Amino acid sequence: MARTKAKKVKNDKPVRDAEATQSVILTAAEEEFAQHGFTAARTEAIAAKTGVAKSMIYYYFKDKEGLYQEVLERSHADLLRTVEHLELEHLSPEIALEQFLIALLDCVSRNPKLPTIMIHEAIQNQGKYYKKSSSVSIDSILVKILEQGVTAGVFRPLDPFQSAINIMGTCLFYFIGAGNIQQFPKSKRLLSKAMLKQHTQEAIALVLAGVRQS
Amino acid sequence: MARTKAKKVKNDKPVRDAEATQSVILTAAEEEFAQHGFTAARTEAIAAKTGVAKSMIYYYFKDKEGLYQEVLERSHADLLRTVEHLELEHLSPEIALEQFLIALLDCVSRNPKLPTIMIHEAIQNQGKYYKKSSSVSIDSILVKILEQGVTAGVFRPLDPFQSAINIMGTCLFYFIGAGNIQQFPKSKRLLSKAMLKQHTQEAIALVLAGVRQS
DNA sequence: CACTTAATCGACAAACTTGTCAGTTTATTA
DNA sequence: TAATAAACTGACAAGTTTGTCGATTAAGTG
Repeated sequence: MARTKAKKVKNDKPVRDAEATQSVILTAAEEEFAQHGFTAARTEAIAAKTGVAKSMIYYYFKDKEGLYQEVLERSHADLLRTVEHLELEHLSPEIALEQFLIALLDCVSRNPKLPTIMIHEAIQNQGKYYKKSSSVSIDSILVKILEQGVTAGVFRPLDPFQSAINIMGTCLFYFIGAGNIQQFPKSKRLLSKAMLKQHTQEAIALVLAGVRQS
Repeated sequence: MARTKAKKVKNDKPVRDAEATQSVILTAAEEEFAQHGFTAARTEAIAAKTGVAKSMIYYYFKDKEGLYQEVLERSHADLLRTVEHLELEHLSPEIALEQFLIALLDCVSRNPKLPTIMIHEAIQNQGKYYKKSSSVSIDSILVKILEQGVTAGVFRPLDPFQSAINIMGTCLFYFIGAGNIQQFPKSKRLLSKAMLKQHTQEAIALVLAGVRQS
């Protein structure tokens, strides 16, 4: 345990490096916060994972809360950027939905801890750390796609708001359970490349079939 | 805040009543553990919600952990019993799936905190408090139904294991987000009778359409 | 009604967590 | 190479949280 910090090196030796230290702290914190949420996370545990002194957390991030916010922002940035840059207006609802799902699942597959972090934040803190931006806009996009599909008659007459939540659940629940369901026989490495790819396909197929007008 | 305990009364006055006290503690604990998970839950906060002294928790449940296990058991009991008593063998996969979903959604609609409790337990403790019984068997039943449907050709050629997780997500994610998504305009009382009924319908429709061979 | 048992309370000890600080080590640069 | 600034550490103060205990009050019973 207690991986040693992978500092930048000049020649061959590890040296002091502020950025590298911040980075290892953030990585460790992401893990800790994902597993425990803000309150139950322990700064000591985070420090232990990094190999640097606990006081470094306070040196670079002021507080546990400062660190937490940094983790939230960092882990959401990719997803937010990706989803917002999608150009879906000119696409048919069905293709738009598929593109949205591909983007969403790609993001979370690259950062599987994200859903857990989001869930903890949502449950524990009612998302108070999220500015209006964040996950709200993600859901809104999905709602819009569904509305258009229903109006166009290519989707079943579903409720866009409820269905958006359920679709997010279809895509994200996998990641939340992934850590824990080791009781399952088959659950060897739910987060392996192959399994993630399969999950992406399965989730997309389930959703597309689920909304389509038959 | 700090609801006073609703003890049994003989005539009209509240009296000392062990069962009633245990019951209010369990109810308060369920709420606290649902929102915070085991570690971040505060025994003091639980006591405050009940109106009885904090020491009552230790008197009746030994520990915070004892209380937690009691809460886990109590909140799972209903779901486990219900799902296990389903007689699905003689039904077609499609009807069996529908019955399963109805039962599942009915249970969690009656106890909306259950999914959150499960999730916390899963993420934080890797489900170590669950004996083999519990949620595993629930998933297994769903997997079995899916396998039969695929074999019979009435369901798409989906992966039963992955799909089972995704279907659970479709049904349960709603409850996890329910508390938090008050940022949403429409989210007035996601847990109202009407909304719960609608969620049940929407989720079932989405899943059935999603798995059906078209 | 006196007496025993069970329920309840509030104060407090012990353990744990966060956050601080004075001082030490490493890198840089004049 | 000496001086300065930045990275870093370990010990510790302050604040929380769990869990205990003796004292107190209510209910049941002969």
